[in-house]
Amino acid sequence: MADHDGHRPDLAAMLQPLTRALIAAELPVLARHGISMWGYVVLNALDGNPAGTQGALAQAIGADKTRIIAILDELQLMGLISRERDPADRRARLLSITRAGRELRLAVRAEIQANENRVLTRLPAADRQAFLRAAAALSALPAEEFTRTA
Amino acid sequence: MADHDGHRPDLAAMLQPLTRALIAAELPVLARHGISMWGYVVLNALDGNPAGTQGALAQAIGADKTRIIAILDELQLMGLISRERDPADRRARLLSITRAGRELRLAVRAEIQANENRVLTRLPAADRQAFLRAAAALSALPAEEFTRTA
DNA sequence: TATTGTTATACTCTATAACTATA
DNA sequence: TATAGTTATAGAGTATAACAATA
Repeated sequence: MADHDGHRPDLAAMLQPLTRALIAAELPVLARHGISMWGYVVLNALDGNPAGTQGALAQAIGADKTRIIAILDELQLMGLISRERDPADRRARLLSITRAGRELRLAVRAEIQANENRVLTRLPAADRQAFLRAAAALSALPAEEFTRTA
Repeated sequence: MADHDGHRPDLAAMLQPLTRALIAAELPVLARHGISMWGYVVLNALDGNPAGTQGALAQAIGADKTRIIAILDELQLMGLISRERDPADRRARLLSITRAGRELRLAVRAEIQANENRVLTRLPAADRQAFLRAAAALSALPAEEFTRTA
């Protein structure tokens, strides 16, 4: 959407409030299921990628290794993940999602995406598909791609 | 981009790292021009909307009124905004962008959007246009639209 | 000596509450 | 008494540094 002078708002300036609003919409869903946002992020990262270490998980979700510890404590206590010492390296702890964790993840995702899809109906169908494609493509780019010229 | 089970990642989960990367790419540009990110946000809000009060500005950019004070102090000291007492209500202070402020804003915006456009070339041209259209349309929605069913 | 995970500490950002000057 | 702006305080979230166990 062009400015009066033919320019557009910065992409970041458009996406930041949008992302904030989407996250705000997730919070009631997550609260209803008794899980935190970071807990949900961890379940998403572990589903399909079991038996990684805590360090690998932290890196995968872009979090500090110290930040995920309390989250893992909680998920383990709720029976949503397993966290076993690696017999081959007794310093490490291998993480995987449990059946209950997977079920919770899928239930939460269904609700979140139902709401997202409702919002997306505000877009023409063609733009909706292109938007999702573009978001996936851009979010898959490595961080260096964004700071090439800076 | 569909999952192995036919599902997609949450929209918020895709947009958050993308937005973070775009903001990270802005920081060196802003630093080179000696301005903070919030300072740039304020200049963007004031350009074309002069003579508003601080409260109105805070609301417009979704910030607390206490949060913008230090930013306005800095912008005023740099000569990028003017901040005059309202003769009709001497409690209020009327804000407007100066010529220098407008020039700085445009210079920063040109650099930021040049980088954004470079990143966007990773998308097919049709998707690129649709993505910008969709981002503008969704970011223009009122916050209530996102939490209808929650 | 290096590494995994943990705990303790400090820092940044933001929100809340209390204050002033005008109305 | 209510409001615009300011200042001071407190809270949440995150990062940094120090530590224990194992390699």
